[in-house]
Amino acid sequence: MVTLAEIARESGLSVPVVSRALSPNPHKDTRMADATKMHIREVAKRMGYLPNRNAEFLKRGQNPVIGCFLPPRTDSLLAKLMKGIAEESEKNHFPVSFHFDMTKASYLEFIECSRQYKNCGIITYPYFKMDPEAETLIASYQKGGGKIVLIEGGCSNWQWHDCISVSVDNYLGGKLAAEHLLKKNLKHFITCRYDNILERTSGFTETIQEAQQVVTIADSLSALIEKVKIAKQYPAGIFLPRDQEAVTAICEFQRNNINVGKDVLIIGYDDHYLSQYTRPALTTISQPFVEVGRLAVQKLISDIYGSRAKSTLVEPQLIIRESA
Amino acid sequence: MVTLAEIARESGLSVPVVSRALSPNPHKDTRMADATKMHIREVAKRMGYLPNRNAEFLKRGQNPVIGCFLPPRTDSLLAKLMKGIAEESEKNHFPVSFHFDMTKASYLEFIECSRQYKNCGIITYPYFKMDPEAETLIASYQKGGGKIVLIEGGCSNWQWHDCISVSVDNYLGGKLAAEHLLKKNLKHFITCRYDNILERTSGFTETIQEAQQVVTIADSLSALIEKVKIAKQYPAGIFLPRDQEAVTAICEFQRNNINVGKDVLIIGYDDHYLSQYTRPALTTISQPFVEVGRLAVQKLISDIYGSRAKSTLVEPQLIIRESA
DNA sequence: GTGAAAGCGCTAACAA
DNA sequence: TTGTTAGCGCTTTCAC
Repeated sequence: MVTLAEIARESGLSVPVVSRALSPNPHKDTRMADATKMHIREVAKRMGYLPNRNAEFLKRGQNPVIGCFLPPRTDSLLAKLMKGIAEESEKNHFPVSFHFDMTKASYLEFIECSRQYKNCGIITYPYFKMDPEAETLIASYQKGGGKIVLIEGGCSNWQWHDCISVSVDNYLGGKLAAEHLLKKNLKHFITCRYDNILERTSGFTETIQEAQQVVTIADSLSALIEKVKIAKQYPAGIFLPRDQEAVTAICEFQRNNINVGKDVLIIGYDDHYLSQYTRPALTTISQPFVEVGRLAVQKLISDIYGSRAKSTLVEPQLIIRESA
Repeated sequence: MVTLAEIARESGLSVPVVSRALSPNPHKDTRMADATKMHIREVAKRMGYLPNRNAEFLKRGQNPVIGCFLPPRTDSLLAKLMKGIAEESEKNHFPVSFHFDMTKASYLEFIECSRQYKNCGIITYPYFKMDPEAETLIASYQKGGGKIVLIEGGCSNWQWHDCISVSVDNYLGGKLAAEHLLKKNLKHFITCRYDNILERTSGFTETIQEAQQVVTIADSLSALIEKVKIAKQYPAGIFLPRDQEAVTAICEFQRNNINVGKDVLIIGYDDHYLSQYTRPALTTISQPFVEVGRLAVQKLISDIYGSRAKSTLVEPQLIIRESA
């Protein structure tokens, strides 16, 4: 392993100078000759220098570890998010530490643990926003120098502890579904509402209504299927704001000899792994969670090295397959 | 953060003694009074001591990071594996670094990178087993003190570089599917073969044959469906060694008015997230990848601290739902 | 059975 | 603009 000392020897300078020339920390405003800096960087590159985050953060009194608190699911969404986070951290030579849960107790434990270990930053959903215990702990973590980036599936115009956030625009997701169905000259629009993801439904219904069309909102999948069967207004456009219900719907309609892709057009949400394998294959809204993970890490690392990044709202994407 | 120095002060002993009392490294055969050891451990626990892997490995000239090389998928299987690895590492205060790819170039880069950084251990699929470049690099990584645990979906009776491995018994998976279907008094057994997962098919067909029944093997899903429709030997038992084809099959049969769960019984493999949402819900074989990940980390850490663990063959599990 | 001293690679504070 | 010194928390000699 190439160390600063070796580079110093090779370039005929001292270790601290080399350190300053290679550090990503912009706070180091100690001036130095540009020529020297260039020279050192060149030598470092030639020798294949890789920074030892360990030693860097040992000195700082911190841990070069990015802690992540994620929902305890094991599906494509989580896989994408972890992949984004892991790849980007890897690229920047930061190891990661993942926790999976959703309970308050484990959330508090996570923050407390990150604080004790002096992990340099954390990525988390903004769970327990109003909880006083959580609030106190978060504040204390930040006071100890810890940085935070939030990931969420909501809107972006709010603030929590002055945190940077990366969100997916779920309202837009619903809107994209509506716009796609509106092109199809349909007789009937219907969707379903589920708590926690109401924005997707709003994006859909409001867009349909803006186009002067009527949209029905069901309270459950079975109610929706019943309504469609009774109305018999084909072709009908159906937006199910989660793939799981969309897959169930495809199966149920086909069992009832209703032609999915012709009598009823179905759009799901999330682009889970198996959604492409139904017949007809499911048209769905994909949340770019790999990118969300990447962005979260990038922003966190910027913040750790002292240059604060802006919050971002990421756009979901319509994946057109056969069901609509 | 509680340090060894603080514990030393509190317990009236020196730092090195405390270090020896708390280190997980069994190589430290320096004797010490049992009473002292107990006392130190108690004090450490009371003060909430957490080891600083950073400092520990800085001294060792290594990195306290577990590198993982995983296939670049974003599905439930990978989510489960990452979850298992991440949780177990977290529990042992080891950060992780994930790489995702399947190409030889990136595999070599991963090993080389792990070697340069002196990452204390890696978890990987045994890609490029016969490749001379890969072989050399792996050997060199091991020579530098790096430990390896392999994860694979195969049998366990082979060795590579004397590595510890954690595998899922895919033959057993096929066998479980067969045993379940054999109880159903069926007229016809049929399955499909895909490269890379031939063991699942073997487990199935051999078990059916041992029961003196005839089993048909198709070369593709469409061929299988065609054969079932032509044979018309209902009820038929179908084993699709991947959920994706099983889901497609459920849809296709229902479109053709063949009753899944009655005329044809279908068993899939992998228990992807959406498999529970088809109608009828898919009966499938679940690979316990969370456990695989956990075991891999446990064995790796044992090895890092000098006590070598045995290879394990993990058993998959039949998840009975409605399709069979 | 225990402690003193040195050093892992790096950076911050200060001196030159 | 560059170099010197000290120290982060831990482990490893080696002395007692």
